[in-house]
Amino acid sequence: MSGSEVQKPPPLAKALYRARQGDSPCAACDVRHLAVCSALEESDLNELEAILHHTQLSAGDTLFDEGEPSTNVYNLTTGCLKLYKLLPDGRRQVTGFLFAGDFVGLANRDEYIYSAEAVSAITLCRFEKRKLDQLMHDHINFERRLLGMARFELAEAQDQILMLGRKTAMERISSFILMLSERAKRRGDPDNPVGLPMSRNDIGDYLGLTTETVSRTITRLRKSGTISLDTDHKVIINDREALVEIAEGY
Amino acid sequence: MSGSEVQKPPPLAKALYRARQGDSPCAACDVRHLAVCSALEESDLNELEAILHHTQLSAGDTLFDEGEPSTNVYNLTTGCLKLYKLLPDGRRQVTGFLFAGDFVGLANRDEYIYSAEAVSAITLCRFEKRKLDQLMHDHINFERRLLGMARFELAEAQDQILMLGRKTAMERISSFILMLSERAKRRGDPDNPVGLPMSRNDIGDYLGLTTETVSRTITRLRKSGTISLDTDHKVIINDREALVEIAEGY
DNA sequence: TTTCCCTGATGATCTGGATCAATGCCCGGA
DNA sequence: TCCGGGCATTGATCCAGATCATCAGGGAAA
Repeated sequence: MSGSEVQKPPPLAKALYRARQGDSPCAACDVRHLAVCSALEESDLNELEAILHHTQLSAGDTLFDEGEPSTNVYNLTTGCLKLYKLLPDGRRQVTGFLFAGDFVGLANRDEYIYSAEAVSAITLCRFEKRKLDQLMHDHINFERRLLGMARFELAEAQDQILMLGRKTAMERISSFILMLSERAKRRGDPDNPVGLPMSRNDIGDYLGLTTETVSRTITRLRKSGTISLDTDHKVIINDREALVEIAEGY
Repeated sequence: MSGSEVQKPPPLAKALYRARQGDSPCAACDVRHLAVCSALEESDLNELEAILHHTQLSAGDTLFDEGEPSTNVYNLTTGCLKLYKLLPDGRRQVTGFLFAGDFVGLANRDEYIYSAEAVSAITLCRFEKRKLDQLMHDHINFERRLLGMARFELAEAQDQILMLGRKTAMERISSFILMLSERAKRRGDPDNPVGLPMSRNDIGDYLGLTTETVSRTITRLRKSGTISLDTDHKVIINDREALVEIAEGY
């Protein structure tokens, strides 16, 4: 792991700039409205800041491995992180891709139940679980927010299960592109040329397919005109209606 | 739906019997220690009882359908219930089997995100979500219990995703039998001749396989001596070690 | 008792996606 | 500038599990 840990001042230039204006780092955070942190009043943010450490990792760095004691939870502030599980013979299942504002660690108990690796360069806020639990105890809204997030993730997991159990390769790829597009929109990023920061191999391990099948299927979508490939890992959705129809299984 | 709704007195003869002894129905409930209800002190159980309705359904009855407004949540007290999602062309994915003590409705928002159908005859406690939310608000422990359950289910969903994405038919069937065994044990039922109340078709739709593959794979496990089939939908695990090795993918 | 229906088991064949293999491209380091 | 390694694409072949088809058992109704 080559990621360095930066204390207090957040690595985001913009946040730093705003912080110098007089606001606290958390109050200036670009993704606070997306994250758990939105559960706290501005006046309570200093409590959060007191227990948080800013961290950054480069693409390919490991944040933690499945089976390690889960002493920390994280909030992703920039970049893309992947979560995955391995079978003894090396088969891999990527269980999720996380983006700015996403929370890491809801599902874990005493040990991490998956490994986490940076897809791109990322920045995160790290919390010691023990301290966050304490803070949560005093702020019931924080706990409620966490329950809301857990319920949301549970609903998303059901969709993922349907996809893996019953959808074809073409339906999976279409669903995947649409999901990335919708999530980008939700966090305020452009939803049409949609970023695909992860490799074909990562996509395959997320969708239960091989890289070859991912590649061939994307080619088919491209040749049919439904999507186009931009440079720099971006997909242009030319016909969203068609993509939705395919994804839903019509 | 042919299930009848019974007010107040629980349909369980045993619970009724105990209730007559002077305890409240909830205090006498066989599965309270497994259910959300364990979050409340005995002294607060009357608040729960005030908003709960006992319900029963026959095998094959529908509890609710995907897309309906989710006005109720439920706690299963006896029997087996399956949750499933459909694709437009009729492909079905069973996302979960629920047993005594399990809670129905954590993942739902305004609408049910899956349909629920009784696998065997079942009994449940029904709560109006609106009223339960109110009660929750006053009993922080209830909310904490729900968060704990959501986190647990999230972890289980990860396993299901790994299974659907990367395991072979043989590994899926083995994992499935072991899961049922472990859950039976957790709720205090015998874990070795393990009950398999659902049809081969339901199992297939849960594991992302066809009935034929389920049937053939179970036959292979039986012929290898790892398991035996008892009458009355029961499986005898002869070699748990072997089954675990297969399930884990060694 | 016979008939019907539903579920599960099993055989024969087919196919979507896996596997194996080769090539091209881009980027970074010498 | 050239070389090497990683990633994506594409082609050829294979196979696990799907699909199609048949049959056996067992319970319910007549």
